Amino acid sequence: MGRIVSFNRRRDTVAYNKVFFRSAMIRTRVAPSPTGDLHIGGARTALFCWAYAKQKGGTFILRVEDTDRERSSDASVKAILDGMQWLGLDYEGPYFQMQRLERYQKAAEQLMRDGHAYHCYATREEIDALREQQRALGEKPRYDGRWRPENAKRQGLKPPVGMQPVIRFRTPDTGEVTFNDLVKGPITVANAELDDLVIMRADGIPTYNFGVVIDDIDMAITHVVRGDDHVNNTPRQVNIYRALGAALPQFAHLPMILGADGERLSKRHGAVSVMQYFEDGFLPEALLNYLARLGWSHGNDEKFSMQQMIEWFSLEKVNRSAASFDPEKLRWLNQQYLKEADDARLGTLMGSFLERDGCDVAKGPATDRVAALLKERASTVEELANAAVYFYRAVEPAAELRTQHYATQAKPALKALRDRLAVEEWNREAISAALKAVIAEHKLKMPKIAMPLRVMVTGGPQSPSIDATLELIGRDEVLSRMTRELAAFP
RNA sequence: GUCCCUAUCGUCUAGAGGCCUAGGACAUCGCCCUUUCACGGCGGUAACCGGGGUUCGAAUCCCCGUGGGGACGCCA
Repeated sequence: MGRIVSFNRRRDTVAYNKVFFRSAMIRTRVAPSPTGDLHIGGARTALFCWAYAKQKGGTFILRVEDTDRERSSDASVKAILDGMQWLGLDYEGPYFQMQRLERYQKAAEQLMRDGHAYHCYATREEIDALREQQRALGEKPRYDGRWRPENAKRQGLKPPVGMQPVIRFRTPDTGEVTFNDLVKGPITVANAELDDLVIMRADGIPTYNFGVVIDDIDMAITHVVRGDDHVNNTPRQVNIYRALGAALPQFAHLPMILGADGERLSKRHGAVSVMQYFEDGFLPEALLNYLARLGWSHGNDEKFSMQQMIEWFSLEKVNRSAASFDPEKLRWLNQQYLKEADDARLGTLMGSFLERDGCDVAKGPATDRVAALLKERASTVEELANAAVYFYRAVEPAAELRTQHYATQAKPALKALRDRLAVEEWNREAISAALKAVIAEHKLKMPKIAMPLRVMVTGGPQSPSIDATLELIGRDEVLSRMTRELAAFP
């Protein structure tokens, strides 16, 4: 897993450029801001970037964009790293923008020298008022360039004493920006639609659109793959690349992930944090597989490994429109992976859920055997654990279940069965044979005895095959539960 | 409001002008299997947003509408 390193610009840029020119190395990155957990959308972006880099033998980088000092937190950094680790997406880094402040300062100074940027002393209140006015007129709110050197001079604006200015990028007044998006095709925006954006705050911390460009240049990112909420930022960024005289990377904008209601995915749609899926008992390979199919496909393939995804992935096959997150389909996929998951692994996972639920797993049957028995009928590890409780703790049947299943005619048969089980060999075959012998003797159909027995020992009407269930619960427990419940018969 | 993007079953999608009587998956419904619940098997319902072009031929290309999403921050 990546360690935390600072990014030495001069040395590393040179190194990267060498590598770049030698082997046309593909370099992708994911750039989350540490203002919360790694969420579903971020994870999907990371997955696509990762798969693309892997396929090309390139490098996938994690860069933490922590320039929002108000909202960034170490806890979020950790949460993002945890999410990446759980998913198994390995990366170079992480790098942190806050460790590269000097570099942004230098780059901003260069833009100022070249006439591509200037100090702006407008107050927030002033700008807010301007925007409000423009909105009222039905115009697109934008900065009016009042502190552009020539405008300030013409209007006799003087820098207020003692005020630290922000630095704004001077967007070209005319012309347009066109870039060829690898998933959406050519996108053109007129510069007249753009305004002079702030690139450096008064305190010397860069804003997003600036930091991202400088870093992508320095880290020699060849493919900027990100959510399509950034499409509108791209022309601004392209202008900055040009002003810096830097080569453009390729851009690829992935469609958004929406909630079931077609609205942008948010907390009220349920789990949006990747780690929540861990907590809820999902397997990382299932989540990854599901995410892969959201906005991308390989023919009709639904279930595939990450190895296959790496082989198959292609930006051209990424869809152009937003997709809704469907928890039901994720559950189905998770079930598919659960069925073939290693029993020991599942047992361990299930065990931690059970322990949390107050069961002493060590005192019950081996968790891998229980998991093996139950895994076909669970969609998540949590469900698996819930279904396994009666192996580790006697569960009392609900009163309605007793009245429904405890028929008087079955009582003698169940007593006979109990006596038999007390002396039988203890394995599934012997238990099954005992069961069959008893129903034959008492002229009963299997369900007549299997159902009450199931309720007696498991506390519920559903379980795997009753012989296998009894075997794992163990003779002593089975006999004592039967004896206790026999007393509840009419 | 302005700009950008987008549009196939309820949902995820296949579809690169004739292979489309539009295929698969989830969900849903029915049947089978069965010792309950699942798993599994078989089958059904269900879609090319609308209107104009282009073409011998359009789900596929173009235009206009409409719907949806995004952006318009000293957030990222």
